Amino acid sequence: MKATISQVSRHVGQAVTIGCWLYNKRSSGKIQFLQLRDGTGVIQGVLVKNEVPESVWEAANRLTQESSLYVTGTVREDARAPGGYELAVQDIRIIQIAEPYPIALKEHGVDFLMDHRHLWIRTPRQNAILRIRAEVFRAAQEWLNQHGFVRMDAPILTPTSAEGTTTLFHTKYFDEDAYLSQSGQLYAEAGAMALGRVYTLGPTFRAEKSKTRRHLIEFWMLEPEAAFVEHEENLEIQEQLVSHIVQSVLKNCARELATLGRDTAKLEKVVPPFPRMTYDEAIAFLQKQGHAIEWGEDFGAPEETALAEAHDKPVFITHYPAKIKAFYMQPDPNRPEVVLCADLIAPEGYGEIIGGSQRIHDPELLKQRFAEHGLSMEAYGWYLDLRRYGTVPHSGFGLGMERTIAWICGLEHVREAIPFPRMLYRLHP
RNA sequence: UCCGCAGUAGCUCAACGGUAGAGCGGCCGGCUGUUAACCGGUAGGUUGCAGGUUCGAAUCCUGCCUGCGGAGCCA
Repeated sequence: MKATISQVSRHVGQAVTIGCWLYNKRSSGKIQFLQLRDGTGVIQGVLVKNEVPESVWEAANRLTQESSLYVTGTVREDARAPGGYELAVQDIRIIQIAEPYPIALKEHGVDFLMDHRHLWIRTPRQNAILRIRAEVFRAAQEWLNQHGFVRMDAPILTPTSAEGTTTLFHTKYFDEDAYLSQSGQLYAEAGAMALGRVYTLGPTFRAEKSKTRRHLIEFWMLEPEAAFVEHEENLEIQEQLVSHIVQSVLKNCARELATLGRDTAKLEKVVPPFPRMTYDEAIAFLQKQGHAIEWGEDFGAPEETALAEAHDKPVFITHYPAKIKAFYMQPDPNRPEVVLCADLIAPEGYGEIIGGSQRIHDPELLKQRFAEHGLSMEAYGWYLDLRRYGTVPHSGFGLGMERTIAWICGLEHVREAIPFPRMLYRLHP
């Protein structure tokens, strides 16, 4: 009977066959312990020399780290085995004897591991992170689907920049210039006018020479956008979505979080409502702490961390000065020098995981912003059309998936939160 | 782009002006309950590259390359 290691507890006393790789082997003269992994988990296979045919014993002897095989054995509970269950091996069918494996069962440097990322992901820790990543994507879409959001993805090849601030990856589109998308937001706004509530989910590209633990060149962003949603409701959507993601991981990935040694008490606190601070309050708070920051300046990493450390949940910073935010953000009607926006800063120093805002829906004001920012009508005319034909108040936000995953997993660097990270000076593998 | 740190065996590191070493991994052998098992043996090096100082350079100096940590920018 075929089985996976994760389901082995259902087969106690039965003989099962598992397709697997040898993760590690410990042997004495007459007993061998095979640590076997199949992607779903690890189980220990046990062979006693005088209890198995000579050919099976010899086959086990030949196995090297990461050799592939089908193993057949009887499942039994044993407290001495890692995982609590072990396999009394009866038969081994070798698929391949692996060449000497580069990743040893000991510490390695980051550079070496990144060069071998295609093999590194086989280790339990990376396996746990990738499973949590999948759960984050699943849970986010689950919540959005349950709340009327329709997935509507944006193009990756685009003719222009969404915000005009960050450096874009340039490429050719036959005879035209094209750029890799740095945001799906403008397209999501078009979608919201068509479908009411939409979200885009896909890779985005920033050709920034950023070299910190929070940056990737290629990263995944989830960008919900909703018609008839104004600033306050936008924040409620965000805190519910983020809470649902965190609680889903706690519920469905307990084993993976344990593998990572994550302090789950900190994650359990992540439920609505999240604290809110205005930009004004944040500046006052930081100045009181001795940070050299003036009204009108954006926060740097030390300021973000200080704001995060003052709270044990993600915190919204709202109402930034218009001049340090994107052109499409709706001014506060009571205070036009600030905009109806919010950044969500994750706890524990993981930085900004969401940037969002209510969008300008008045065509005349948007035209004025185009002029102020030097945006051409050729490139952005279609975006203005959204305001010419039945404009409505609407809001949206972008959630950085890798930063969210890094925070939930407690990683030191976002590079482990994506299967094959693209970073400054690293394109391979 | 700027600031700081580092490149020595497949990997992790030591040697810091005087013969280049250890552990792990590999290979050979031993061990009946191992938990990154353990024990013995063995192979494995143009010390990132180029120049300079010196009787002598892995070690000191200069330049370059590569990586790491941080900043700015951002999610």
